[in-house]
Parts: sequence; structure tokens; C-alpha cells
Amino acid sequence: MKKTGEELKKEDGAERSSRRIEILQEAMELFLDKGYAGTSMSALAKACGIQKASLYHHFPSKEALFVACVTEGYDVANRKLRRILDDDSMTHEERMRRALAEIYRITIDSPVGRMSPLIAEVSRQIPEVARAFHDGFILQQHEIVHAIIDAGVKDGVFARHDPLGMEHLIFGPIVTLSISRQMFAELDTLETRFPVARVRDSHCDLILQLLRNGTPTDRAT
Amino acid sequence: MKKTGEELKKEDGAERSSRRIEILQEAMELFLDKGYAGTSMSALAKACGIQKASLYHHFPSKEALFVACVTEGYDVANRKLRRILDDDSMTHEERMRRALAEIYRITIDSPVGRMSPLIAEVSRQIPEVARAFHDGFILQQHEIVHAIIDAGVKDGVFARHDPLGMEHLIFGPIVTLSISRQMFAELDTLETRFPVARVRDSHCDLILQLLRNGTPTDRAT
DNA sequence: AGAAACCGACCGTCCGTTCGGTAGGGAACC
DNA sequence: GGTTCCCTACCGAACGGACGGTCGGTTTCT
Repeated sequence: MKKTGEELKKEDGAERSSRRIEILQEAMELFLDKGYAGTSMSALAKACGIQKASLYHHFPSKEALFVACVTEGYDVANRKLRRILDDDSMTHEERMRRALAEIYRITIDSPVGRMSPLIAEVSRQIPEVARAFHDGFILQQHEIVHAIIDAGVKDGVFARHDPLGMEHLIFGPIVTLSISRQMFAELDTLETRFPVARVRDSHCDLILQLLRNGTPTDRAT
Repeated sequence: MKKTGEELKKEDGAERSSRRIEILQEAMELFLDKGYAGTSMSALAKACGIQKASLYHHFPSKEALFVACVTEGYDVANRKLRRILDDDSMTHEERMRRALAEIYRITIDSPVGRMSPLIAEVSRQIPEVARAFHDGFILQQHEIVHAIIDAGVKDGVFARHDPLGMEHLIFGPIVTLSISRQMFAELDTLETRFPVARVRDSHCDLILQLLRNGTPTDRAT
């Protein structure tokens, strides 16, 4: 292959190789299940029903394949969440509840949300993945939630709190719940100690209690 | 052959091979830095200044070595936290603040606390590690915090909330902050978006605000 | 025909682990 | 005291396997 100048066909508009997408989906499943190091190219090839060498016709390396897995996918993940933000037919409180429920769903049920441990595993080896995950997925969620809260504050419905503190108070329990449920999946007390519905509802109540009845701590900004 | 001044005291029972401990400490450092799969026995041997084969005189396998790393160490991690619980010379609020600060310190600064991503990486491969980490480290912290809150509730100082919700509201942000700071260590916005002191203080304020001014959500059990 | 997709076989490397053997310090026996 | 024996710690070298990746050739599609 003396012709190194592979023409970047990232915009082949008409047809995105279906095989490529199939590989990505299969890879995502395996990565989430076995981790990055635990997923071999041979195993991925077998899962796709093709030969290992064929993988390298679609991706130049395992690392590139993983990066593609991470970067191609979450552009749609937060779409529903953004729709909630733009929906004016709800009260501020109702919108907040819906948004929180959606974030729980994304973070715990969707492949993208469950990727946190995976990113943590490879973040030192492939730092760009961490940045992409943060900027493209996490940051967006944070901004949407801030926007929802700000709207409520502006209308005098929500009390004003330290934005950074609220951000961590909202996302911390969700992310930790998602990771805990993965790392303690074998525990027989999983559903007792880390039940999604109960934690979600209770969390939501407590957050809204804070947003409702104010008495802001006047921490100087 | 290096012969340091310290001599092995062959005492009954108290004799724990110093080399063994040295290996464990070096291993913990490497595991935290490079991950489980990313830490090879050769690298560990080199870090200890011995041959790879010698490691196998102290531990039967890499897996056993890792288990030892995880299980031998956190028996002392929560000691200070337990002392705060038993200290009667503080108000309930002050004790809560001190406990939270200590949990932040343990989770973010101590090796044991920083192990969460590591446990997540190997939890499927070595499930016993996840159980040991949960029962021996996490569960203890949760119980101490519950005890502190219960004491305040009993004295009428703290409002009663759903214990599970409060547990996640307290530990979620801390764990997520610790993991985020590790996985986004390369981000130039790390200290802006994940600053320990600010998040800790803000978090503490919000939690205490909830504990103070009540209005319990009578969620039927 | 020509390009893209695919394949079987193979390469070099690294990993966890094992093996046979050595050094040395006690304890036991003479 | 000297010799023998044993046990623990250690080491150099190698093994078998798995891994990511490559090569040359074949099939498939248009």
C-alpha cells in the first residue's frame, strides 16, 4: 500500500458502510461488557461473523475503533433531554422532574451513559476520549440542567444556589449510581442498596425541595 | 545484594515479610496509576528492584496480588471517620461537616478512595474484589454517616429524610468528583469544573440546609 | 475491468507463569 | 567447631499462549 493518502471519506453522504456500523455496535456491546483491554479484535471479529483482518479495512487500529465508538453515538443521546428544555408547556418543577428522569434513563440504561467506567479505564492511554466524552456528552447535560434551573430562578420559582454545587448534587448521585450498579452487579444486595426507581424519586424530591424553599447560603461568588 | 540496616525480627505472629509489604505498596501505586491490565508483573518487579519470578514466591498470581492489595489496606482508612462519629464534644452540625470533610479527604486523596475506577475495571473478572471493597470500605462509611444523621434526628436537630436518598445525595457527588478528577485529569478545565474545595463546601452547605429546615416529603414506604 | 470488501495465514511482541537452580542463614548432629 | 541438612528468598531463562497488526491473494459488487 504505497498510497498512504487515504481520502477522508467521512462525508460519503449517500452510503455509510452498513458493515462499519455493525462493527461499531458490536464493539460497543463488547467494550461495555468486557472493558477495553478485555475485548480482543479476534473476539470482535467473531462477534461480527467476519475475519479479524477485515476489521482493519474499516478501522486502522483498535484504538481508532474505540475512539469512533465513543465519538459517534452520543450526538443523539441528549436529544430528548434538549427537547424537554425547549418544551414550554410545563411548569419549571415539572420540567425539572422530567429532565432528571431522562438523565437517569440515559445514564443508567443507554450505552453512552454506561460508558463512564470504560472511559476511566482508557483515559490515561487515550486522553482524547476523555475530552470527547466530557465535551460532547457530559458538558451538554450540565448546560441543559443549568438552563432549566436558570429559567426557574428568573421566574422566581426556584431559589438561587451555587451552580457548581447544584450541578454536582444533581449529577453526582446519578453517575455514582450507574457506576455502582455496574461494579457491584454481582452483589445480592444490589437492588436493595442501589435501586434505580427509589433513588431517582428520592433524589428528585430532595433536589426540588432545595430549589423550592430557598434560604440561600450566601456564599460569596 | 543490598543489606540494609534493618534486621528481620523473627517474632511469633508479628512477623510479616517486609518484602511482601514493599511489593504491595509498589503494586498499589502502579495499579492506581496504570490500571490492572496496564500493570505488568515485569514492571512491578522492576519497580521493586527484584526479578519477576521472585514475585511468585510471595503471591501465587497477579490476581491474588491484586486481591491482597485491595483487601489489606482499608481496615485503617475509615478509622478517623469513626473517631468523628464517637466524638461527643461537637454539635450535630459540626460533626456532620467534619465527617463530610473527612470523607472527601479519604475518597479523593487516599489510595483506597481512589481505587473505585480500578475496582470497576476488574469487577467482572474478579467479583470478590467488588464485594470486599463494598463491604469493607463503602458500607462502613455509609453506616457511619447514617449514625451521625440518626443522632441528629433523635435530638430533633436534623429533619428526617429518606435515608437511601440522603445516602446517595451525600456520597454520589463525592465519588463522582473523585472519579471525574481521575478520568479528566488531562483537561485544562479540571480545576474549574471539578475543584475539590469549592464543591466540598458547597455540597456541605446544601446537605446541611436539607438537614436543617425539613419539610419532609412523606413518601410512603 | 476495477475497486472495495474480505479472508487465511502469519509475524513480532508482550504477558503471566513455570522451572531448575543458587545463596545464605539457622538448627541439628557429630 | 565443623559438617550436613533444610528452608526461605531469590534469580536467569524459557514456555505457551494471546494479542494487535500485516501481507498477498481471492471474492463480490458495480
